[in-house]
Amino acid sequence: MTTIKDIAKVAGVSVTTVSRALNGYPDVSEKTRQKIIEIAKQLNYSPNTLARSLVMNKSKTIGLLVSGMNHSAIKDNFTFEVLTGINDYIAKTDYDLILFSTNSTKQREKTYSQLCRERRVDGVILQGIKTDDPYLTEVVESDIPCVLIDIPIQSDKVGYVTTDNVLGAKKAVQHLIELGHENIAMMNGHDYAFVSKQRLEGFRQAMEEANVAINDDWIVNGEFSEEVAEKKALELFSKHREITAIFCASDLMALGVVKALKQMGLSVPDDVSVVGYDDILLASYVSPSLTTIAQNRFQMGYEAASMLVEMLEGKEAKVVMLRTQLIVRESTKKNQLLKGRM
Amino acid sequence: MTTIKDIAKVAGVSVTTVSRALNGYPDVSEKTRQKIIEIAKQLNYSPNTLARSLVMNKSKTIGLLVSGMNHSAIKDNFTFEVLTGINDYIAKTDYDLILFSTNSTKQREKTYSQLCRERRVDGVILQGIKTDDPYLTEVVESDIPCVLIDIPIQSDKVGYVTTDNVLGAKKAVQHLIELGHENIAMMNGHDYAFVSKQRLEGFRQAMEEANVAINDDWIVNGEFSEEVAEKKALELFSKHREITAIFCASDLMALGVVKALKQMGLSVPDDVSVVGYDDILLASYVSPSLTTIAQNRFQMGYEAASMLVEMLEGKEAKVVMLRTQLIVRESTKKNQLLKGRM
DNA sequence: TTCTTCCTCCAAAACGTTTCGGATTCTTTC
DNA sequence: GAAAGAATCCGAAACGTTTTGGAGGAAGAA
Repeated sequence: MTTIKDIAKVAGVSVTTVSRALNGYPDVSEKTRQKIIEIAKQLNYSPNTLARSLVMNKSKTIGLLVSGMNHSAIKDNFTFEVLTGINDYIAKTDYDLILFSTNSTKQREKTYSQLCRERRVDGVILQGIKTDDPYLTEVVESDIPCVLIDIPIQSDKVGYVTTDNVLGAKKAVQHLIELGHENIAMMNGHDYAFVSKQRLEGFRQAMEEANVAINDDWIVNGEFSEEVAEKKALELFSKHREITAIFCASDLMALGVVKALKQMGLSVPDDVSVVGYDDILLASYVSPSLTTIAQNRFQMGYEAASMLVEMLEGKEAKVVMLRTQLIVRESTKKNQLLKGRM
Repeated sequence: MTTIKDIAKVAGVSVTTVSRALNGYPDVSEKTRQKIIEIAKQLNYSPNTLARSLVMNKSKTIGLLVSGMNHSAIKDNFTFEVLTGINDYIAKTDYDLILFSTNSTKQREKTYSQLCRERRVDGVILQGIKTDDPYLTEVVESDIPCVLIDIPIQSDKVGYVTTDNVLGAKKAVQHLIELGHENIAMMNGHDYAFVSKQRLEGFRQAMEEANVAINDDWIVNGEFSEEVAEKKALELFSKHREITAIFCASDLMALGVVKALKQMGLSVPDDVSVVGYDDILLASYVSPSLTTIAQNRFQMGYEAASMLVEMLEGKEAKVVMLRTQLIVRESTKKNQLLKGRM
């Protein structure tokens, strides 16, 4: 493997000159620069990033700490879409991505900052970690530039990108209310996700502003899982047949809810309206297709990468909040009971 | 950032001893080892991988060169599932993954081996590149350990993992033949994919062994794209209404074909049977659900990672061929014309 | 002519590790 | 008590870069 020394030797100059020639410094004559470049090509030279990073104290790599890259994430490929967005931006820069594979066991062994410092990443993007994750506190404490996805924590060195979950949920619930529903339930995720809290808040706001009573028994947690949501929905609807609409904090859970309702012989949307969140691919393919809140996950990744790179170039950490969009499909409908009453 | 020197200073020993203590060499007394470990903890030391890699001449990173991580890959998330498998295995080792973001422009700028040598990766996994990609020739020429996914090239340092595409396609077509179909078309991918060639070969074998005539006009390329396949299917079926079954080299194209048939007022499976390949998530959700050949993409990634790590530990490059499985759903049916004839 | 300035170039230090070859001390053996 | 051997430790080189501070010479200014 040819080094800068080899080039220096055959060019008859010092390694300093080679380095400076190759890096475009002005204090080397054009003649020798051309000679050096020529020789470098001939010797098939490529610089050793490790050595460079070591001395420059920056590695031109950004770490990607995702949790939720597992077998079960295929239906809801949030992670992948975000990753695609990140990759898309990074491809235009001279950074490379390093993927920290954090299964749960490894996570316990090495701390967040250990991971980052060992590999000397210049910055990190975090996605999919829960609010009780020990990494989270480390992130703010450590001084490594970092951008979070869907986690509203900000400091000097950490920014985040998210969507307006409160407004998104509000739009979903308002849609139900406009359809004449009054007995509205909510299938939330779990308490360890910021988005859950925010979507619950949006739910409350929409209900209160429309003067619709909130029944706390009708708010249950589906753990963002299709199966759990299905089970919980079975319980919920067998106890409370009066519910005519349900807002789910994810499409995946909405799928589970629809399954449960079908099992009980209830029709979606004739008996119960269901609205999801995410607009996953399946949402438009299942039957009935899902009314849902769309968020552009690709863009989230793209913005996150963009922000991080900007931060590495000296700009300040900031907050990016993306728009969501209500997409009305087949799973929601005018309240049938209401029609009867009128 | 604390270094080995800092530890040496407070422990009152040399850096050599610190290094050897931390790395478990036997020529340091248990007493000083404990002392050093204790101090390292207190100083919150984490080793600098860059420095280590530089001197040891291996980086404990493996490169991931995927093409096809783009916006349009979301339906058919082959790449993501493979990636998940790779990540799953890698998480159990002390390697990290570095994702080479190769959009087409960057690809032209830097050669394959340049990418690898700059980052000093120990090995590479390649996925999703076409047969005419310049990287491919470089791979075999370079002496970097490498495993390919779905590309049957082997040498001293390069192995591959794939599925038995010939057999898979054969099973699909045999299924159609068993259903009584004789006028069978094929929607292939494109000429720059190995799997296309192999699946075509499987198609031919099945037809020949069953003594069913092959009509070369009925074999068209859909570029692995839903839209292109739709267009091509429209052309094909408007010219040749006698076709009663079609084998598609991917589920995505099968979706396009089904769309085209619906547009033409033809029923799947009553008028035309369609079988796909891949068993993507959508296959079981669309209506009619797709009969298809399932391949375990997660396992492909897992096996690839496993093979590469083994190679890095001295074992030989090898070939892994995984099984496929015919999954019969709603898009295939007994040939109706045949029924009439009987 | 001499002094200053600019253009090229270079030696050496630094980054944080690992490892080779030896040096010291301690224990054992005769 | 001395020689031998084992157990511990260490100095220095090496990995491939970048960068600092200056050296040498040529050109311009006085």
